[in-house]
Amino acid sequence: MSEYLDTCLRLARAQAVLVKRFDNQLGRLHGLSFADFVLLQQLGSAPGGRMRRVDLAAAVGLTASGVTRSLGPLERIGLVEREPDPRDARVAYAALTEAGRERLQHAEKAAGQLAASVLGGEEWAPGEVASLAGYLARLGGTGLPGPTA
Amino acid sequence: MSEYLDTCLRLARAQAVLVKRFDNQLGRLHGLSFADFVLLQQLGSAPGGRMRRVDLAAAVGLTASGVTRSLGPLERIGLVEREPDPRDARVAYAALTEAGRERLQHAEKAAGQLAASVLGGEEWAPGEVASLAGYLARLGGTGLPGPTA
DNA sequence: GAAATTTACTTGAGTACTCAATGGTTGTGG
DNA sequence: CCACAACCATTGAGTACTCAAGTAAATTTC
Repeated sequence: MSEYLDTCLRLARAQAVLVKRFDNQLGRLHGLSFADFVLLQQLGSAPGGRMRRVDLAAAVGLTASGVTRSLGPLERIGLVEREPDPRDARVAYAALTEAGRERLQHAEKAAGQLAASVLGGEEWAPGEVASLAGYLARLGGTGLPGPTA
Repeated sequence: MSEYLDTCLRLARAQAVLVKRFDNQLGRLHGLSFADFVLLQQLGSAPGGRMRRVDLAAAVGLTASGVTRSLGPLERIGLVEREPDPRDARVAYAALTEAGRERLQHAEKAAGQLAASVLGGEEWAPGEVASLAGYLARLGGTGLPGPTA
């Protein structure tokens, strides 16, 4: 039982360490937080670079309120824009702008490199990262947007 | 490269899912957040149930400011108390009170059960949880306080 | 066709931190 | 012995959310 709790604590702590590294790197190079990056990436993978805010919330694990709070700054700096639904006034879309697309591209490169530096070292035997990904999936960890693993 | 980033995203997401479950369970049963629990547990494992606040910060991965912010409410509800250092006025100790010890005991039981329900199911083959713990340690995930794994 | 219900989103208030600045204390070096 | 450096902790302000309440719109039910 103690092993399970230990593992949960490790997960929480490993995440904090990892997200801080992403925040630092993405913040310094691209003015984005990790959370910003996740949102932009989700939009970048959506058809036409756009999706309903309610769907975006579900996709990234935030509440609708959280999506409103998170998209506000991104809209202000022009990386995302809000589009109405032509038929349903309740619905709004979040759409990546051209500037957002470009920023995302650069951020993805930086994030990919950081991820590679974290998980691509010699201390990881072949298959271990895939195993880790599988375990995390089991715990509710969705990964890159797109066809599910 | 994409596999590495995918795994990082999974880690972030899995943690959010996990911590939310702990927050809900511990919050409902014991009026504690997961972060509260982590602090109390760290103190519970320290000699005499007490440690310097600067050391507590390091142990749980918070800044000194974060420890101040987090211990405030716990001090107010009497689970933790602040003690001065007899010789060094710069230093303050955080110490578990008797009420804190009791609350921690109950919370540990609940947390252990939740951890077991998350990681103790049939979908985890023998050794997989230990592997996961090892991978998380590699990523900076410290676990239960006490002798390092 | 209108009332009730559901859906989508925002907003006020709150939580859980970090950052930077600040102040007090102790230790070190000349 | 004093100036400077380092250590410890707090606080104001900020970030990144959630929760609950509220509003508007669409759908469902009778």
